[in-house]
Amino acid sequence: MPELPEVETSVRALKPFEGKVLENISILNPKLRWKVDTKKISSIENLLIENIFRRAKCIVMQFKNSFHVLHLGMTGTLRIQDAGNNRTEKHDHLIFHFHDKCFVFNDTRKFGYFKILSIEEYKNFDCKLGPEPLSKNFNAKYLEDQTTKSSAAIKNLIMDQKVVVGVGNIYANEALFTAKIHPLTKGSHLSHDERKQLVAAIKTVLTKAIALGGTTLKDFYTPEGNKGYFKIKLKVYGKAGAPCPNCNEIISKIIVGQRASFFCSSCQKIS
DNA sequence: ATCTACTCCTGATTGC
DNA sequence: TGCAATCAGGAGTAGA
Repeated sequence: MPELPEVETSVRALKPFEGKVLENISILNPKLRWKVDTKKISSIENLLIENIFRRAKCIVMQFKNSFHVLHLGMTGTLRIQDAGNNRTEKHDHLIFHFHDKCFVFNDTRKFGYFKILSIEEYKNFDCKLGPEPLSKNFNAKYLEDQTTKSSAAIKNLIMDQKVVVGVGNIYANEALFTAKIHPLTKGSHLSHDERKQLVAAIKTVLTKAIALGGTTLKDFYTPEGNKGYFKIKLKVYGKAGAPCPNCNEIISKIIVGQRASFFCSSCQKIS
């Protein structure tokens, strides 16, 4: 399931398309999380991609007067093909055509979306999102401002894209384990040290996952068709009943904010 | 204002 | 064996 590292991996694979001309986009199925604007998309013709980058969990293509925003949802993947290759697969929804290549957006569960935004609309979209976790704007002081008065569980807070972007369920679990913080700890109950450790843990976990090409559970492959290798490094996610890698206590599973949460009841005490 | 619960979707897995 | 119920979860939204 694409979280920040998976999206980052996808963006890196798309970098060769920078400076190329997007000739047009085929719509195989407009019914994604939000119905794609077929009229707007069909009006596109030969636009030069100036920049491709990641913002939160979105792949953003920047053009002279617009931004294309693609969210992979939970099961979205991209597949790069030669232009002459007309092969399609089940759940292919959009095809971005270039002179000699194309890339295909495939999303089984249709939780992803694709939007074309004006510069103004993009600014508005961007400013509603929290800071990038790997930027220096995401630090202990910032996290303190965001959590010190909150009664919500810290796990819900770090998964809130207004607080910090890109941290989904897998990495939230891993980061809390690394920082030795119980997922149900209220934001206001965190100590100064815990906030510091949590910020550091989020950065470390995400950086390592990016280096390994993301996490492949069932769904994620890079656009070149490779698996992400972070899964073998997961310490608690999906490991209920297994021994804690630190202390051998059995890993517990609870539901926090409707999401499966894994932790070690010995290493991660509520404070 | 803040927080929680529900909702969309499909396929794999589990249960009877 | 086969069909049905359950689970997975990003993030918008409705409701508390």
